[in-house]
Amino acid sequence: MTADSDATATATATATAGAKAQPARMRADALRNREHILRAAREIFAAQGPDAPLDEIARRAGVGVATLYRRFPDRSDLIRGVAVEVFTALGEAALVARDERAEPFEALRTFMHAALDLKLGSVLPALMGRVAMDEVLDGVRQDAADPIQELLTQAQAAGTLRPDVLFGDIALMLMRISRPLPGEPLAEDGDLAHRQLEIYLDGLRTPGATAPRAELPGPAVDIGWFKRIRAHVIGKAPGSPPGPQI
Amino acid sequence: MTADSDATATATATATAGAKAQPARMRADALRNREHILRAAREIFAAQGPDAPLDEIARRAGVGVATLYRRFPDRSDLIRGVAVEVFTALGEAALVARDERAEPFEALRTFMHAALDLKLGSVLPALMGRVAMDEVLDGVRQDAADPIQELLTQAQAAGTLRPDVLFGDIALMLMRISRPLPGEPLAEDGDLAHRQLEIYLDGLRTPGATAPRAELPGPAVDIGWFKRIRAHVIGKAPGSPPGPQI
DNA sequence: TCTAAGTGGAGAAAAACTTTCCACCTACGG
DNA sequence: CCGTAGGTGGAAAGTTTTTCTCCACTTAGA
Repeated sequence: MTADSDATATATATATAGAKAQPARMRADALRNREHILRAAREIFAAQGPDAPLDEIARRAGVGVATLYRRFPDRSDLIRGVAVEVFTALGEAALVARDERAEPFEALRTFMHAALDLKLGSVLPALMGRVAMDEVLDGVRQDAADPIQELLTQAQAAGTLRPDVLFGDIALMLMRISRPLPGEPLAEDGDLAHRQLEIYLDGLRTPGATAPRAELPGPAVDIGWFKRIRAHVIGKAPGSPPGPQI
Repeated sequence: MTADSDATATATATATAGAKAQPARMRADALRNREHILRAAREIFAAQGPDAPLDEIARRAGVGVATLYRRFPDRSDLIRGVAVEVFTALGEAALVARDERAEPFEALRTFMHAALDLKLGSVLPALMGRVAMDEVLDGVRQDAADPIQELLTQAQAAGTLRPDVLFGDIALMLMRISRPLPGEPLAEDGDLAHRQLEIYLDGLRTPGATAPRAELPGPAVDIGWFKRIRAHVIGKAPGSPPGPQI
């Protein structure tokens, strides 16, 4: 949120993210609407994926479609806006958690619950394939990923987090778990996610002497994997996937 | 699969699930196509939700649209078909796991991995809101839920599964974790899900003496909750939700 | 070999979504 | 408190997606 509104409010003619430089200053109500749109877009994208009707986003934001189109001429402008907001908030949550909790594992727990509350994680995978990464977006992503990785490293150094847990085990699980269940929106959904996160967190703990555990199976998705996404995405148009489907 | 094809192959004029009683016997190739359609529908529904284009389902099944429409005149016929298949396979997986593993927690683990492989869980929540439960559907659901609950009960009796874990902690997590991540289909997705399931399973274990754990927070979603879904759904048309959205 | 059952794909009809336009508001500097 | 540049919602035209039917052709199975 913060970084995003800053970027707009102070926008001079810097030829950066928004592609269209806003004429110096926005009216207060317009700015407010912009926030509403971004929040709505985040929620709808999370639930329905990046092709969700813009119409619906406008409605949920409580504005007319025209307003949405004026602020974000393209769908990809909107997606980019959401992505920036999401990365920023994630990184901030990680920093806050670090400063707030002395024990590193507790910091990780705090962060993960916060990320869940923000319903942030689930938007990302849907969005990543749809926006070309550039310096700006890549920067905010880095700003998010680094403090999260730091959380992991510290907790592992303290011996409270399983040593074979990787960045992807945190990030991708957050994406899964913070995504609303499909179909009828479920009232219990949010709370249940927190409960299940608690169980997952217990699984992330360094095993005690009592219960011997097997090595974790499966692909090693570390922070480098996320960085590689960039290359993966850049060459690819918003169109349909190339290979055989699933 | 099994129960479903049985139901169709032997279909006399029993005025049951399919609503249209098939004329006694289907040609072998037609039956094969029907299976293909159901499998395709399951995958597409899982990935895209219950409003996915039927067109695409037909294409993935390798049949013409006409074939799909002949076999399942309505979208809801298709959904119901998938739901029956899914419930049946889930229940079977639970029974197999129970018979195959002596230690109850291992049986639970085996079951959960199997459910993941079948990519089953993720279809259900999407589908549940779209089909009116009747005796038939309710029956197969029961046939699935009961053996799963039994798995839990036994593992808890053996002391290896946390005593405060409920049906919903298993079922809803399976739904979350088996749902493909949105956006570009990810090659690692399946394996990663298994890896994360392993972590979750560790969290499900009865805690050792070393690491004291807090009570699980959040809503208690037990098997009764699932049974209540029926009432919840029945009064509701396939149309749009009534209340304020999310 | 015969035929009833089954099939695919073209394309009309319907639905969903995007995008523009314009008459009407309203924040905010003077 | 007033004028106005900046902002707004919603209707409707335009475009794309999706549904669903029809029919000439193929094939399982007796």
